[in-house]
Amino acid sequence: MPQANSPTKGRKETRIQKKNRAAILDAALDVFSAHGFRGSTVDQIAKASGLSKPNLLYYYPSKEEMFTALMSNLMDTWLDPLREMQSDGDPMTEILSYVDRKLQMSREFPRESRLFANEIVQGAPRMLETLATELKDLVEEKALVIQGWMDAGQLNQSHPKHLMFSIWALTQHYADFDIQVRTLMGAEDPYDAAPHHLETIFRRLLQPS
Amino acid sequence: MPQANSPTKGRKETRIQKKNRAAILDAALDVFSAHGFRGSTVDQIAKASGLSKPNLLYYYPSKEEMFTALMSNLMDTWLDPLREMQSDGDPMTEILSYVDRKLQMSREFPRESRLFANEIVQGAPRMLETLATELKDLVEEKALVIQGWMDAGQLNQSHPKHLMFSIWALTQHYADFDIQVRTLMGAEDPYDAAPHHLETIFRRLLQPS
DNA sequence: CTTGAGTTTGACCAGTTGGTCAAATCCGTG
DNA sequence: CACGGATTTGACCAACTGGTCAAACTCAAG
Repeated sequence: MPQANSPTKGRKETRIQKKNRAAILDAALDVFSAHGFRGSTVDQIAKASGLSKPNLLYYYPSKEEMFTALMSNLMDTWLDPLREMQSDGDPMTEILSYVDRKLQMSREFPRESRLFANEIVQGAPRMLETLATELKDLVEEKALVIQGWMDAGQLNQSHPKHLMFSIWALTQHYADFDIQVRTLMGAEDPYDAAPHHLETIFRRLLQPS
Repeated sequence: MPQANSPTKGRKETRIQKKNRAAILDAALDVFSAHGFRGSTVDQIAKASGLSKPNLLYYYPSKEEMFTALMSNLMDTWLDPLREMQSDGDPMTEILSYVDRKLQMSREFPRESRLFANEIVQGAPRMLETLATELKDLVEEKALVIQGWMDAGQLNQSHPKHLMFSIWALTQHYADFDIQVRTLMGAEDPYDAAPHHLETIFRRLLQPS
């Protein structure tokens, strides 16, 4: 009984493998982001992807592996906006652009945002390693950049890491708490005013006085 | 077979009922906040409360009812800080005090914060009604108060609802994303700098220019 | 068209889970 | 201390869940 190679060690991916793996991960994103890892069943993902349960397990040998494959696939994309923040740009522009990109991601990829939120709220049992290495390295690097801007007087003094937390909190809130935001705003689209609101917050916070 | 009365319609609660119900809800808070509704088992709650599973179900007839009892018990406490915001106080003081109280709640009641976060991230399947009535009424009321302050020139113009979202996002982030925040901050206690950081953000945002 | 690797699935299994129930035990009150 | 309601639990059940497996089917290359 041949087994579909895992995407990492696989030599050549067939047309069918490519299509099915994509369908599975998209369905898994739907289901995991809506119910969390424990709250999701392989059957739900099977139904959502249009494949049978044993067929899912032919491509990914366990529910756990579906989840981790999904997570590591997404992690890079998720951190891209922060990576794009360049130390040689204009500080205020760099920060505000980062905020804007991050808000765009909440709007365009709310499932991804909720997937991470679910995982982290529950203590990140399957992601702690990544947080402590990949994310931490990136954060330390960018915190130094921001600190440099502040020391040079190009931005108001503030705590770089808390600044980053604030950017994440404010932007991701619109994706993670979408149902609450929309319930409270009624017909008005949250994203009409959010970009201007967030820009104002960070411009006022960081504008040197 | 007598059945313990539900707390709402129960005439007199015995000493034992009082103690056990409290133990159950505290254990349920531990478990539900850490794993979400679907990810928690009645057995886990039983173990955490020191009671047997059938005994739990003697006090609360289903897992669902444990959850909703817990939720409605907590909802009032959770909204208290916002209720305390008085229209006849000094606007800046009222807002900053609200931010401070909300941050304190994240510090003192992280389980409660994560319980709500879990529920809302997953679309609030068991709480949408409460959001749409109790919370919405309160938010509409306070949005008017804030709008009044802004129209009177006592605060900078801003979007009152987005302002409230920002307060929630920034304060609850420290409880809901605790594991991430602590992983990235290392030995430094997040709550050392958070109060000052948040005060600065909102003071700069709202200070009339 | 053959062929063999790649793909798909129905049937199945063992462990878990929410919930039930009758019997046993506890406990405040008359 | 006797009694009846309150409390507790071991044993049990049906549904669900993650995962297995052998057999059947598909498909591209020769």
